[in-house]
Amino acid sequence: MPEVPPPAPTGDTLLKVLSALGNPHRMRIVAALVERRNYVSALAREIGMGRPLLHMHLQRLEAAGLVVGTLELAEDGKAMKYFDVAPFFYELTPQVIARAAATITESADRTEKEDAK
Amino acid sequence: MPEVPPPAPTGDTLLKVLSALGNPHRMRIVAALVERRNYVSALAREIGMGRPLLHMHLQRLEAAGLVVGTLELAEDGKAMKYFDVAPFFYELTPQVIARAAATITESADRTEKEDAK
DNA sequence: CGTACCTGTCAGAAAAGACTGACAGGCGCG
DNA sequence: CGCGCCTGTCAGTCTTTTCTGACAGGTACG
Repeated sequence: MPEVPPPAPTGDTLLKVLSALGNPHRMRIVAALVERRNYVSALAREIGMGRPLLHMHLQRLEAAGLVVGTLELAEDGKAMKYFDVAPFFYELTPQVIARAAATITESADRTEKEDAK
Repeated sequence: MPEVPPPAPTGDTLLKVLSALGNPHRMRIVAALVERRNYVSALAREIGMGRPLLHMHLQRLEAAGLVVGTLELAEDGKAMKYFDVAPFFYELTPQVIARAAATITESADRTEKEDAK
């Protein structure tokens, strides 16, 4: 199969990824999931964190496309949400940043103020 | 000369880099400096940002080793601080994150509260 | 000597993010 | 049917960032 060209992520995407990974807890979460996939409650116990909090972090990671959550039914009928790490790959160089910065269409920038005049 | 082995940044370092880059303004700052080196005041005007604020962002970027500031004396004797982007390169994969997470010795974790008891 | 440009820092307000406890529901087992 | 374990969410707090205005210092020019 042919080579994959160097990825050029959008500013939006890259921003999400970087801010998601730029956090000790989230880094540990990813690390824990690399070892083995797990469901929310168990993972919370493993890394000593409240469920609501972990839920928020996982949500952030998933929004960045770094992990994937799947709701699976166990044999006994219990619904558990398993999380796996997504096979991501990003290169961080000044040029990549420059290109990404040019494509920041973000709404995070201006939270809808008025710039009339 | 020999090949450079895949870099394995410490959790501490990677954390700084990611949180530094995970910000729209800082991304644009890097992008602007890729185009051409510049000094603080001019850069502030260029991207429309207050000097104190820009100063803070540059400080953060420099702390992460992404840009380098040099205080230079202009011909007319004025002191101006020029900033250049540092030639950085980071690979972001689940494995890299996992390895980095293991080396988080951070003080960012607990901001030195009291856990005496 | 007042003006213009450069540098930096500090206190305090505003916004964003992280965190907690309580509550909702669902299913199976003794 | 109460208990245990699973899922999720919401309101409220607390901490961290982000941002602004004002200040202080320096050199050069008219």
